[in-house]
Amino acid sequence: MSTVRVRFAPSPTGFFHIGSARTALFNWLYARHTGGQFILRIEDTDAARNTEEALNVLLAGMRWLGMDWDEGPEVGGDYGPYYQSQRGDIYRKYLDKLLESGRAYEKDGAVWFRLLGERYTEYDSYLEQEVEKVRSEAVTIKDLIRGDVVRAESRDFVLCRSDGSPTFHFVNVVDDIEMKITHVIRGEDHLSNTSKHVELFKAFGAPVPYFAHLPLILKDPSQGKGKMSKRDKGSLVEEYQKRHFIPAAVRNAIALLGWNPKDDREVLEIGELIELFDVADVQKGAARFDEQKMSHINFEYLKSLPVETYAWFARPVLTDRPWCSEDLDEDYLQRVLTICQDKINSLEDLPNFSIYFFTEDFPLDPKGLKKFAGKPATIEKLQQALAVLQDVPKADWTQAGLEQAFARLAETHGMDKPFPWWPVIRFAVSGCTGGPDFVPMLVVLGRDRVLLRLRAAIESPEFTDVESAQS
RNA sequence: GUCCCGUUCGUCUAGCCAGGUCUAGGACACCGGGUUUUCAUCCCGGCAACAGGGGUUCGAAUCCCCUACGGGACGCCA
Repeated sequence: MSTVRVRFAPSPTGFFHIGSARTALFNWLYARHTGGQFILRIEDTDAARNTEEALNVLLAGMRWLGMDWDEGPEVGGDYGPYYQSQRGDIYRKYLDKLLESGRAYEKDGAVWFRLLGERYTEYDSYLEQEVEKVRSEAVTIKDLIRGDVVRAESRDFVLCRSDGSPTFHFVNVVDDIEMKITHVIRGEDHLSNTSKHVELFKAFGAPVPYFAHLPLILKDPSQGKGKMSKRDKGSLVEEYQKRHFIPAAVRNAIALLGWNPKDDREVLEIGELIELFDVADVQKGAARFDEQKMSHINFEYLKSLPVETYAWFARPVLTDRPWCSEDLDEDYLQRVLTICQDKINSLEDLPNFSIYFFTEDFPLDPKGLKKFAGKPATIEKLQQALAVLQDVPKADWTQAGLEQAFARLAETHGMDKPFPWWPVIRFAVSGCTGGPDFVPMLVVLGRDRVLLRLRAAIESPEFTDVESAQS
């Protein structure tokens, strides 16, 4: 049995769509699963919209998702060139073959493929004109997902335009023959086209590859009908990149679009994906892309990351902000993240959640202001807290040391627990009403910052002034 | 219009090919309760589906047919 050779053949449009990424991923997974080759071929025949920038979007997206290619741009291979724009000579050679064998003919300056069978003329209500049709023999498309699909073509079609450029159907087949592609894995929107392709393979006397037509990804009903397009919200890989999603999580979520491991698992590492994936197990029915599911899977990844790795992803998210220094101390960063990691479900939320660890200029939550500001009890509690905390030496500024200090505070006021002081202290030192666990937060923040902020709060008109609190 | 593909909870899906173990399982979302100093975490519980009809069969989500609905293709776009 010959090795599997699959290809992803995108047209660089400047966008890397979730649907394209899924097609690429399924090809890639199938190649890795079978030990075959994954080929990247660039369909850049439409010169007008194919720029280098557009190609970069594609290659960068592929790399971000961790898909490498065995042959293609920048890596070469034995069946190149891998840009269709550079394969003109090959197409001409193949076109001549068909012209010689009589399976192609010229008409109106273009070259057409000749179907075999009885010809007749008929009014076509879709094209709204009389057209020549052919009763050609149906061809069988061997589809790994749908089984055999039998379909007949009824009209000759163009192989080469009057301006000399070859058409998609033609170059696609020629390239698949030349590159010895064994399995064509692509979107279901190509299924009806495939009978044309099979006709061409046969006309060239080439072996017909297996096909696997992937179910379409439909847009969210709130965005209209039909398949998801690049204009739909959440449909571009780039968007998740910008929102600091973990690439492995995005890849995992994309893999679940029309495929699943048949058990109840959803979070699968790349090795498991490769081991379990088989194109024959792909769903037949179309799916609707669910951004919430994507976020959830991303969250699962975020939770399970070791803090060193988490910090690696988090650092640029923070240093991107004006209030965060570029040379953020790694040890401090990791200590902050250790107490924040399991409290937030997306890296997008990290800056707002943790700003007060990095600057004195942090905002005060209006909800907290409403709750605490201008109330005598607030200042009283802060003063009581300050009195106790400033007696805690630096060496005892630890979880245990602080717990002892708070126990003393509670005891002094005849309380069992120091909880009544905590929310107001939290607000004074962080500007927030919620956040990481309280005592660990004070430990990470450090003695100096906490005392400084407590004193500042006691002095601050925002806390003491009843007028400003009500405004 | 013609041809092709599809149809299980609101959403993603398991089960279907090899009919009984399915009073249809899981996940997301949602709702309720609990834990917690706060909380976006966590725990427990709940909601909710075999598109409709006919047939085959002792028995059908599973096999067959029809209808409906959804989608795709029908370009000198890819």
